Amino acid sequence: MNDHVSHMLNTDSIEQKWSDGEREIVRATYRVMVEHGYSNLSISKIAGELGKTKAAVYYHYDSKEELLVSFLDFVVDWFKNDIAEEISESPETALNNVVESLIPLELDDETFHGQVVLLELRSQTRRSEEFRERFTEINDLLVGIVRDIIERGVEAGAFRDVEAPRVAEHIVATANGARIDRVTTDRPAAPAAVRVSLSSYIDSELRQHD
Amino acid sequence: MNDHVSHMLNTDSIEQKWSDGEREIVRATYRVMVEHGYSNLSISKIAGELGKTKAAVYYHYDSKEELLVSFLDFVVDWFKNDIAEEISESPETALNNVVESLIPLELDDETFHGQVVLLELRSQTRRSEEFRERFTEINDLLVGIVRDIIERGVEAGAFRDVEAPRVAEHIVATANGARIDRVTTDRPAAPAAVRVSLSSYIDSELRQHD
DNA sequence: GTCTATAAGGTGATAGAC
DNA sequence: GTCTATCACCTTATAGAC
Repeated sequence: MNDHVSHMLNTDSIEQKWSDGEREIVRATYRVMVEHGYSNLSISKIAGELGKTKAAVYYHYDSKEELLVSFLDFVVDWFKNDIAEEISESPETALNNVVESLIPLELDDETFHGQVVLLELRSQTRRSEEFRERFTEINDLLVGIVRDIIERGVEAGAFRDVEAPRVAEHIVATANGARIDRVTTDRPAAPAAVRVSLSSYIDSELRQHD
Repeated sequence: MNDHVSHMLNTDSIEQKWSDGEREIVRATYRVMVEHGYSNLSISKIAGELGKTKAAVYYHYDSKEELLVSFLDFVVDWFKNDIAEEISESPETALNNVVESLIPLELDDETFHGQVVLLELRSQTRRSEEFRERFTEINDLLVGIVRDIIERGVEAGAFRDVEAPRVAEHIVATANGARIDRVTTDRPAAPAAVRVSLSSYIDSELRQHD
């Protein structure tokens, strides 16, 4: 979660902008989650992180649930901006960049804890339809980016004429599996192994060999 | 979570067997989790499910944490029995069976909720080293099974001479990613797409073509 | 082994003053 | 917008009787 919540992809970025108060609360929420985990998140802790009281939080949000959905909206937006950076390159390097950023070789502590928090939230999908919608959107976005890169490569003649949607689902599923493995187990060699195997899969499946 | 906790793989199965009381509590814990989710699990609910009181639970376990770790030990044992069934077949069909059981085409409600519960627990890895150890063991087991199948196939000449550990990591990561996608999003077509792509990957990467 | 009763504390949320 | 004060509720966990 970084700081460039500056420009949006869509034009509807102006209407649904959040108020300063909401933005501060969501940022504080994220910091509390990184430190204590989602399951130990409370309105009191958020208020403490803000330097205000619980009632101040409840002025902006009617319930904890509403706050959490708002938090997920921030995540989706951040996601849109973050992965949009990759797609300007050529298909080959774009796909490479995506794989590298989805399965990084190392993770600093804060990113690590951020990933765990997102997994905790993802596991709360039974809580509400709104939760489910947000994570559906995130996965759709990710698969869409990869699919577009592949289709672009096929059109340009750089990739073989594969079924882009299927291969995209495969790549994203593999990356997600590797990412979750990393943050929930002590298997330090696993992510790199997956990345190597995934790269070689991409190479043999997509690259034009004469 | 089914009923055949009958025979164990290892010989140390006799010593660390659980008492009847513990077994009943863990089973009740599982039922409560399937119904209410891990994050709404409480000792009161477990006791209610048992038809006893909280104090009866605390007679068997000193803390909720200890109960949860014990629950995970049951999961690991169940896992050992469950996946051990696949490995008796020939390498080709064994690998096929593993993929099919890791990415099933349909899930009944209870299995679905059980998967979500396991994901919730997995996301609690920051809670303790003991949690982390259990999920490390589960992933190691899974990768080990797949690796063994591949190595067996390579020795028998059925598979090409690939790096079994790497390919095994790839397959398991993909399957895990697909499984988590399924239970946390509304993307009904995704699991089948991953399964098809994964199968074709296995076919082109492993199968001996002359 | 299981019970009742209780302690001590955190939780989400609200009312009303400023 | 933010505060204090409070509510009703649920939680983990223990003491002591049976």
